[in-house]
Amino acid sequence: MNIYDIAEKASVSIATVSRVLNDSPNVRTATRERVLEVIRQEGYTPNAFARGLGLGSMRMVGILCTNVRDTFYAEAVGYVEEHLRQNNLNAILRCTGPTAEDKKQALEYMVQKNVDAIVLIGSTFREDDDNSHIAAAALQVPIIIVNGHIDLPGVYCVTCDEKQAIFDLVDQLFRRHKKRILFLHEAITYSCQQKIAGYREGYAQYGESADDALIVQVERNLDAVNDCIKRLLVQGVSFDAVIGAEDILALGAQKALHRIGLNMPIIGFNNSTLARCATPELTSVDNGLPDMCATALQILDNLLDKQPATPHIVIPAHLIERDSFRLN
Amino acid sequence: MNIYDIAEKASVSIATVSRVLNDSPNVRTATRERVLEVIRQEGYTPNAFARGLGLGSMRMVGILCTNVRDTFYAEAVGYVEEHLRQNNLNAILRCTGPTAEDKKQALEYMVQKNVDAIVLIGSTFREDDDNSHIAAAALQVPIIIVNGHIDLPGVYCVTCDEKQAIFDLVDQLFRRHKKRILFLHEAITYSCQQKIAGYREGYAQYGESADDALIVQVERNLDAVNDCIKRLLVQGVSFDAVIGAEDILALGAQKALHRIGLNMPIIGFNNSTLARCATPELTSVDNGLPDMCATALQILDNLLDKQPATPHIVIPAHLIERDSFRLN
DNA sequence: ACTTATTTTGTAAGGGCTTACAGAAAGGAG
DNA sequence: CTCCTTTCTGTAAGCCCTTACAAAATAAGT
Repeated sequence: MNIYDIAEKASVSIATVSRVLNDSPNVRTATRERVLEVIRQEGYTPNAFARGLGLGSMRMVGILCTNVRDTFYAEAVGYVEEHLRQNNLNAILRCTGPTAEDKKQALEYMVQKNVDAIVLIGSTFREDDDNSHIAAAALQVPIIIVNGHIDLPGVYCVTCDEKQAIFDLVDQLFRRHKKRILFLHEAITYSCQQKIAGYREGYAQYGESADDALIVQVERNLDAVNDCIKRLLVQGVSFDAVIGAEDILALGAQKALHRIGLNMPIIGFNNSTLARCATPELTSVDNGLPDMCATALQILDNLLDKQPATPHIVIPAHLIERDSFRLN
Repeated sequence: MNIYDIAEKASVSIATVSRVLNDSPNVRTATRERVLEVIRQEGYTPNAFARGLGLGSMRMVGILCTNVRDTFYAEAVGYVEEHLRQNNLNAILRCTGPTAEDKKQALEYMVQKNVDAIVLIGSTFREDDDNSHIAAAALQVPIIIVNGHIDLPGVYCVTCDEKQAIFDLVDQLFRRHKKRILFLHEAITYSCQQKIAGYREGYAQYGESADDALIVQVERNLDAVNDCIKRLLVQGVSFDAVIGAEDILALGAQKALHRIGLNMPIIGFNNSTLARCATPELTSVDNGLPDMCATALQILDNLLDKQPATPHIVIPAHLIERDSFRLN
């Protein structure tokens, strides 16, 4: 069943059927109704590929993220997918794994699939990496990065002010005379660079310099964090507060310290479901993910309409205080 | 840049270029090399839509789920996406919302997009619903349901034995003289029907019939569960154990009861990250999601190869005992 | 060397849709 | 009842690729 069949049954030409299909105003109402009726009767659906070929677009947007299983990404993917759905766009999902090489392949892949745009969630790219392939991809298709930043034409970024957030946090802790703040993070991403910068500046503000031994990289799972905390204590690295670059890290620390019997302020990042699920509930920096996504999607809409868009927008972050902070 | 350009530059016909592109064996090695060289030099990529049109497939598989933001779905989507990626298939993601109508639309949409197959995660369909649209969709495209069941030709299902799992659980609780087991669930899905059936059978086994007042529907968030538990206690509904149809419900109950100062065995379902993140760690029924997904994806592969597949496979579930069970 | 079998290549016909352009119908003005 | 606009419809030429079939080139057999 194709457009010719419909045209014949409705006694019109295929051009008219096509016009009806594409909501062209140049069709007499009576004709349109007749065609629509035939379409309905026959249960006809235009072939998506042929349509894509003719129009040069299948209304697809690629969503790239490191790992959907992670709540943070899942949440973001959820927002993006929802928006796309409401705007009659298809979401092509592709997880990339952590390495830049993975991301590069994923980008190329998406470009080849003729997507209309690419939304990259939580870029692991760093400013100083070799980003030439991204530049190449961005030439073909607009790229929007949520919670990551690369300064390239055709790449639009929305980040939250992680640096400021951590800076403020360090400040608050200093006022409470907590000066040895353990900072746990998973990997060196743009996001993480920002956080560490904020951490260091927080110390610098008080004329002190951060102790590198307190900036610790650890895998994002409870057991790894537990081992890490124990190891640090055995090694005699002392600290009187913990910031986790992500909630799961903070939660792991909270559990580990609780087991040992130590109490101190613990703060996570992302304000994910986990934060509220923890006992005691975890204080966490809210990165305004809904805002970031909404902003990114606004940019997406603009770009799809061939309108200009701001290359980099920064969303404020704010601390959500809960028991893990108040009580210690 | 299209296949004609490449053909010309390589001094061959477009048919030959196409053959090279499609790894046809009927190309002399020398010719193939020459063509590949030109392709490389020109950075040519075949147009995905034209290819789709010609081949009748763009190697796309639709993933339908209620809500990716939910860990359970996110996890499943992660498995499916990973497999698709490794098999050079595109994942088109679409969340559907909870209602059957939503799912119906999503299915139609996917079919229209000419996907090669549809993977449905956690079907909210029930056996007794009107499933005619699914039947229609399944006629066009194979449908694989992970953790849900509909008995229709063209629909392949993988479920875990939730009924048995809950039955066993009730049995264990009875042996511990816990006979008033609160069962919290979110919605009436196939999965939930099974669980409730297991619950009732567990009681029946001891010649008792379950108290309907103990089977309570509640929204899947901590606050809702908290309110629910409080309300039940105020209403004088007594219970001495809690089963949550999903971990978040069990966790909510655990927190609520903890706040009130009550202790009792609490068991969740799905054995999600949440279970281990809870304090005390939550006992949970592991639904073997990795197994379910692996099985479903095996079926998918078969179907894509036009091979036959088993219409319904059941994976065993097993209890993961943690503190929330042991200590009470 | 010559015929036959086999491999390699090319030609051309789709696949189903969009859309520029031309032509027909309808509406308005005189 | 013409003539000119304006609106609607149809024809035909793409969009870019795949593939059946025919033709050419090569290999094998005697």
